Amino acid sequence: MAPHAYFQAVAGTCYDYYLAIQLYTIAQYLTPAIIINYLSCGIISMYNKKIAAMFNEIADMIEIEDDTRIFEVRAYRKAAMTIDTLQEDVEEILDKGGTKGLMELPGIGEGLAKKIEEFIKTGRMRKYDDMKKKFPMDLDKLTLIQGLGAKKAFRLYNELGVKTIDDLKKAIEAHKVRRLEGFGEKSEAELGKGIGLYQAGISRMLLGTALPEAETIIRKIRGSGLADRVELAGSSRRMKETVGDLDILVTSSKPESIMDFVTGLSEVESVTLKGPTKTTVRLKIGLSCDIRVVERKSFGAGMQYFIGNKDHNVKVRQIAIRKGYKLNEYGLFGKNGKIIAAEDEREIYDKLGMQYPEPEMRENRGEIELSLEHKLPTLIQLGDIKGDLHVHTNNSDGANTLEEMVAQAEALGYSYIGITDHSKSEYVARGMDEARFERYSDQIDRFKDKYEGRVKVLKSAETDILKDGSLDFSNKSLDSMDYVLGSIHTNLNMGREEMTKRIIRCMEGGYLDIWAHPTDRLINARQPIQVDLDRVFEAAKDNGVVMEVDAFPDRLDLNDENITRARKHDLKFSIDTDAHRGDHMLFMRYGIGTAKRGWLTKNEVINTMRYEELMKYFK
DNA sequence: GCCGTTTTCGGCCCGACTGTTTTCAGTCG
Repeated sequence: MAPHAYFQAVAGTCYDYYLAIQLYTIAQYLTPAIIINYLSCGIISMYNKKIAAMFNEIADMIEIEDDTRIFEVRAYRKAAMTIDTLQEDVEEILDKGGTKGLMELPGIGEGLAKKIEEFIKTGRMRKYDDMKKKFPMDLDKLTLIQGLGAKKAFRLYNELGVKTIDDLKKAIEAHKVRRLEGFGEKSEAELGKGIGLYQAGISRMLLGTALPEAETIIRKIRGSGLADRVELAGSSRRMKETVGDLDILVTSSKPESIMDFVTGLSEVESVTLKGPTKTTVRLKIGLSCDIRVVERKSFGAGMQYFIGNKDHNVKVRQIAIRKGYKLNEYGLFGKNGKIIAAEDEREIYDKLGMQYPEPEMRENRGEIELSLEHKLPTLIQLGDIKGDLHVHTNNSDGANTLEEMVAQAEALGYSYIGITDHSKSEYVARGMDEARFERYSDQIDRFKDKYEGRVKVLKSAETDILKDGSLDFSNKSLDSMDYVLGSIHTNLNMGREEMTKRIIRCMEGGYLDIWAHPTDRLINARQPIQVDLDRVFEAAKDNGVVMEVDAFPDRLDLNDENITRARKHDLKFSIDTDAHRGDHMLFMRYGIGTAKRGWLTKNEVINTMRYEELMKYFK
């Protein structure tokens, strides 16, 4: 797809109407070369992806060759997963710490570290090259097709000469696949469908799109009267920023009826598989949805199992084994098969000697170790939030009036709201110059009285951090604000060093209170800016600048990992929605979910303070 | 091939569904 077309497609599917207009506008003005540069800034070295793919292929090849080496296969797959999801560059790790540094990564031992080193230094990996001679087909791509694993892919190659997805397509069209032993008409049709899905593109859906859909389905199942309990599980329960599929757990004494009900829902496009305890459907919005039914007495074990994530569960099961127990989705069992705990999730953790970890923490990022020591932090909750400090009105690019936004804040039970319309550099968003800001400021002052004793209205602006690190308002205007919220909207593709200096200079200027959507990434659409976050976080600490967790579904910025990183610098946070419409203020839950994934506690978040405390804090 | 409250050797999470089979291998999460 041409870059222009790409940008317009992104704008066309963009969650936020106003952002879409901005993206579309940008796409009209820039040359393809600039856009490519823009989209590719901040991409992690290709080594990570390449090595992960090679390890996965080696795993496939061993699996085909020898069934008994299953643990070796798992070791390669685990290592591939580690490298694929790594936030750092393997090349950089190797540069800094050698193979010893690589071996600190989970699932990477001496053998695999040496293979990584060999590939980075020579561009080859002997083990991979040698094995590949026997299996010269696109295993990495073929196995991405739903229902096709390594062994079947090999048989297709061995018996039909299928090397690529294109070859497979032709074999299916010629009805050659159905004639193979162990395959049949149905398998052939399924593979055809699988290719279609693969080619439609596999990208993960925004939590903000997936979660409301899950909630609709859950509401319908609850309304059917067939279910006892219906709960969301999986990555959306863990509030992961994007989800690959939905998982819904149901307890019922009529599992078959539940499955019939679900497969007949209007949201369902097709049924992938259907059994009495597990059914998978493809939803019209382009997402797969798993429904699992367990008996009521297994509800807790079912939740523990289906919330995941996988790594977390593997570790918890290992703890169960060490204690002489067995844990599965039906319960925690003793040696004789006696139930130790099953109906209540907390009890399962308790019997394992663990403190209950909230779903958002279950990523095997150290929560298991802390849980065993009963030292888990008490995470922030949605109810702790007392106001939203990043909100737009129709004075810039928002859709609703000041009064409508304040009314929404009151409806949410907030005690304050911060109005942050754009500054003049954001001409696309109808940003304000000093004169307009003053007029608006007066308007807010007059309006304040009306809501006195109900919601406090704070005066601010989303002030552009300009190229040189200065803010887009005169000091006089900045002085008159209750606090200053600042963010970057232009010159996003600056080099890392220049960008780092730009932001630090702004922080040292003494006016910035909250750094909004710090990395400027847009999920599935735009890479984060190139910046040395640790240096910036240090400057933020020195100058008392608060980090925002922007709750807008395609931002979620800072994200969970960067929150964890910022916490190490002992920073404060503000969780805001960046609302451009009244109902956008409901996005707060995504910000809270992200904050919990970064292990934030109430004390670290400024908009949990009462109004008076907050004002004192800004002073 | 990795890893260590059971360990430098001997373990490594566990179960459901499908299609093509007459008891199970392959795939998936």
